[in-house]
Amino acid sequence: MDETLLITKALSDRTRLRIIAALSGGELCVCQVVELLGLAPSTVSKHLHILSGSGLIRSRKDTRWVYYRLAGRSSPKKVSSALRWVQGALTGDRSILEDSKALKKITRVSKEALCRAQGKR
Amino acid sequence: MDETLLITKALSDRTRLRIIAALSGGELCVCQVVELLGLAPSTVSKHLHILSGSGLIRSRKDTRWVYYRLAGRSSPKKVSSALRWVQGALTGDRSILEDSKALKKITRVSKEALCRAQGKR
DNA sequence: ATTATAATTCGCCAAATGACGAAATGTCAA
DNA sequence: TTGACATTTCGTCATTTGGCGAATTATAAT
Repeated sequence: MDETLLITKALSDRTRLRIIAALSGGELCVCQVVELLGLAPSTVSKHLHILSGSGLIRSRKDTRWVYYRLAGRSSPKKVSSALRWVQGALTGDRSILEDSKALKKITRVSKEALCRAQGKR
Repeated sequence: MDETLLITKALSDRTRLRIIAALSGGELCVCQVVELLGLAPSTVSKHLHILSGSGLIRSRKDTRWVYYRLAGRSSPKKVSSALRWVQGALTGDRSILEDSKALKKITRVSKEALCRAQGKR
């Protein structure tokens, strides 16, 4: 029950649903999520923490950046079925579509920014 | 998005998950749910209102009693898939099993109570 | 008609939640 | 080493949430 509740609570917030949908397109680093949502980094970090705690997403640290992705295989059945459901429920959603548009720009721009930063090596 | 959020918010509370699970065994009247949960009628009524608002449950009024049941066919896809997921996630749960035990006694007793009340006609 | 029962609505309170900025942590660049 | 950047943690605040009891509505029993 507690596990299930962690999942439903994690999904019971608009911002976190947007994050789930954004990660459906592949992993993102925190700064990209911050850019997409237009919220304070500390706020976004907390949301990601809640989602992580439910098992719905996982993180990976690459030097200075932390990347988050949806939980995949190797995640409990409860988690993967929840992800399947919520992804289905959000597909075609108006604001989610806008987010994915915005995300395209962000990943493009951020990549350039990363290249700029890394090109100096 | 708002519809989905109504559903996830409705599912993000322990008491409401218990109600969903209880209704999996068939419709119940409010007083039976009150008996099961051990909460004030006003509290239970509010929970049922929230669940109704999400579309996950429906109500039917029979004279003095109001019966609630899980939404079935004729409910939006988003709703039925959510119900399927949450029911799956809760099957086998420890506290839910205790609830269904308690519910057996309650439906038995309540039926007798109803018979008593109605037998006097 | 009056009383009793089932359920809901309303107003209140304590606890949880989501937002922020400031401060702390860890990593890279100069 | 010093400074900059990405992220997290902490403290604070306003809002939401879940609980209750009292009052209300609707229906049935006396």
